[in-house]
Amino acid sequence: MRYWLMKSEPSDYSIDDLARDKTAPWYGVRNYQARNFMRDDMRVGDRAFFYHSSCDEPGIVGIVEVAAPAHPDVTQFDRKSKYYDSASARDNPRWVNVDVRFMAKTRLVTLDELRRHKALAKMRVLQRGNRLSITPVEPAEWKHIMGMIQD
DNA sequence: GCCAACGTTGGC
DNA sequence: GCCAACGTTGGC
Repeated sequence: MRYWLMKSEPSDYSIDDLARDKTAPWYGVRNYQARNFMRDDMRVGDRAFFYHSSCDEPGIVGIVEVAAPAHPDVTQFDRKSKYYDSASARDNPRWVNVDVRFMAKTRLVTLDELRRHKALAKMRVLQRGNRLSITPVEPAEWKHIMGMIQD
């Protein structure tokens, strides 16, 4: 089983939205690296931190699990969606998404707090200039953060 | 709102 | 295939 970190803007979709919906398609990813993680590397049962970005207090707010493997992102074909992609063909979809299932809310572990931990210095999401909305989390990093959450 | 960082696009 | 211009992300 692998571990991940998945960013969402809470004004678009927050951990409370997922707590209400229980499962949700992780649609709207329009970056090839992030798409490839979903398509090639994510498996049902993988765990991920749910991270709030572009907000007052960016950080980890919950834990989710991958509930369905990558399948075509329906929003790419929806002309009314902000994620519509006119260059994507129905018989050869460019964008896919996994589904995620709510597991738990956590206390807010802020970006600032994550940065203060030496054990997390190499975490992908903390690297300078990182903009990927989905990043791998090493098992040791996952364990460390789980420990922080329980404190 | 600013801007650093980085991905994508398109002319050549 | 290079690379300048442009668009987006996301912290601050």
